[in-house]
Amino acid sequence: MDYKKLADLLFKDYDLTYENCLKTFPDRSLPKGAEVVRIAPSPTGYLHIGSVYGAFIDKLIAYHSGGIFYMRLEDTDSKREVENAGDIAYDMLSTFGLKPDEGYTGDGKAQKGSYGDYVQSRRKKYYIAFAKHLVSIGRAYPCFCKSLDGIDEIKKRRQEEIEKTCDIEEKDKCRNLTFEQIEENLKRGMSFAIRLKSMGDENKVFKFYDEIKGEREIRENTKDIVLLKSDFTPPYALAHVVDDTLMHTTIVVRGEEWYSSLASHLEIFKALGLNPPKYAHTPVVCKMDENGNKRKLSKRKDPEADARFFIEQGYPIDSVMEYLLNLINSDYEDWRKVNPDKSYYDFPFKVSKIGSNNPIFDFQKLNDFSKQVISRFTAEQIFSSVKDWAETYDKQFFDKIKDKKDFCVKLFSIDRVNVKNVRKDISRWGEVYSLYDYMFDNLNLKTLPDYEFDSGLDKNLTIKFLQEYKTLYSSSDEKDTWFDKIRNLCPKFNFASNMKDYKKSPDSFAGSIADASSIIRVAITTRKNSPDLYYIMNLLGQDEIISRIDKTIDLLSR
RNA sequence: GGUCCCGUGGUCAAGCGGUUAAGACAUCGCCCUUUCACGGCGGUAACAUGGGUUCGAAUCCCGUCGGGAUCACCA
Repeated sequence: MDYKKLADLLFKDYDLTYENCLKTFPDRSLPKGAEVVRIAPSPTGYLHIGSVYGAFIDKLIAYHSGGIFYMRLEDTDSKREVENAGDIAYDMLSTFGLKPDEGYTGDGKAQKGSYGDYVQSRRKKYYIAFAKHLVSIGRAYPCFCKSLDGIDEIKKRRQEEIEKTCDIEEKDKCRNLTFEQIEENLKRGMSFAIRLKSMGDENKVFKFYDEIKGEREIRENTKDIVLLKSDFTPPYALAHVVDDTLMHTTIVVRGEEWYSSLASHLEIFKALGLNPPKYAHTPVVCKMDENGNKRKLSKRKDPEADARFFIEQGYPIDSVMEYLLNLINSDYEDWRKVNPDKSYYDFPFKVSKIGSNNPIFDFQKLNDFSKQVISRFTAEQIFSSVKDWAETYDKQFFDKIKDKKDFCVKLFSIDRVNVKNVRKDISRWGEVYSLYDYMFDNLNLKTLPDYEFDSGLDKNLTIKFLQEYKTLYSSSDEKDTWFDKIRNLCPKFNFASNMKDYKKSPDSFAGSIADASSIIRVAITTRKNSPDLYYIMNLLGQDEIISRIDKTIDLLSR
């Protein structure tokens, strides 16, 4: 068959040639070793935390090699497209500190760089030119079959084929159509897709090097995959080959779910006589489900799959990034310990150090990273971060703190400023209120039905202790005086006034100075856990302290 | 079902033929201490399984089991 003639017949309205495409986008003149990487999200609603993970790897590669990190919007599936999703993705990337150097820049039309357009729906001519070239060299052909309609139909058919115990092969009927048959179909106005004419042998393998997985053997591709849908937009495979060729991507970082279609991508490159980029197939971030099984983070079931979740929860960006970086290169935390003040971009990251196990997202570990990140914040930084967060995610809390900067800074300085070891109690801004509510509410908590005073001690003893202590407390006392008053009160209630005595013979005491402190703490803060009590009481002021003690006595006396 | 990927403590993980099998989170205990916390010290806890190869296997090979991915005119 005269393939050249076939190509012209099929694409008579399209003049752009494959050769011209290549000429239009010459090599980037970059220093040796500089990598060109890309993040290519599809605009389907929100940015997956896995994309942040992948984009971070991209950014790290570009940063360490002095290369370029660009963003391309993969919007060829108009059915799934969600409005503004591209902008959302760009904004999210930016808030995570992963702003691309080149490409899509957010507000629809705007782009940066000379290898565009960076939106696939506007690159149709290139895909067609490549497909046409493939037809003209006999490596692609038109397919007139009707496509399956929707995911349900596909699943149904797959189930049928599985039951028949046979592999689903796209040995296409249209592969051997004659020129005349094709011409006839065209005359009848039939629409067609373009398929790759695969030349692979399913019994043959070839060697392949993956930057993460290392050296592998891959089975040759035998699938006549679709290169151009009947509306002449490309599915992922062709779009990937065309765009990453024309934009001169040097290393493709993508999730492991792509690994099984790799052979078909490589066959397209080969058919075109092109060198493929390097590939790094990353593990997929998973979670433990109810049955104790690992599974990919899913958009439907798992709120944490959405990158916005972490912002809503009030995790500092750095906390998320450091946690992710530790997943990427697990020796990160050791490095961080030795380099507490450096930027994580200084960490000697290596693609080859990425493990190939799918990690389970561990919130405890994230929280630990986050506590450490926040422990490096100043009191002012904590205040402004909490305020900014609350303004959009917790309006009520925002109203409580917005005009109380001095108060808050003092509060966040307790156990944080001028101390040897910084208190690490906050892991995200969203929990600040629940940790410190007693500082912002005028303690009507004790009148709430579900509030129960619990110092772990006898009620009457507690009441008597508080009655006595109330008469002694003065907010003008120095810390030593304040403490001595509590200590001096101890013998009267048979509390040990130091822990050593108490430990020697706990049975001979009703409690210890620790219990005495605990009574006061719970009365003031309603909980057994708070920063340095002296400063807390001081901040609250004489009247509030007396009032809270009164309320507690009242409550306990009922 | 076919193909591919992956199995080291509860979780993340070092390990690359000879290790007392690191470290971190979590957990437990002790110390410090006016509580909680922070910090320090220590403990519990792992090579999925069965066969090989080898003087020697977590490490190499094969089988089994378990988990995951993929098999669209979706990305």
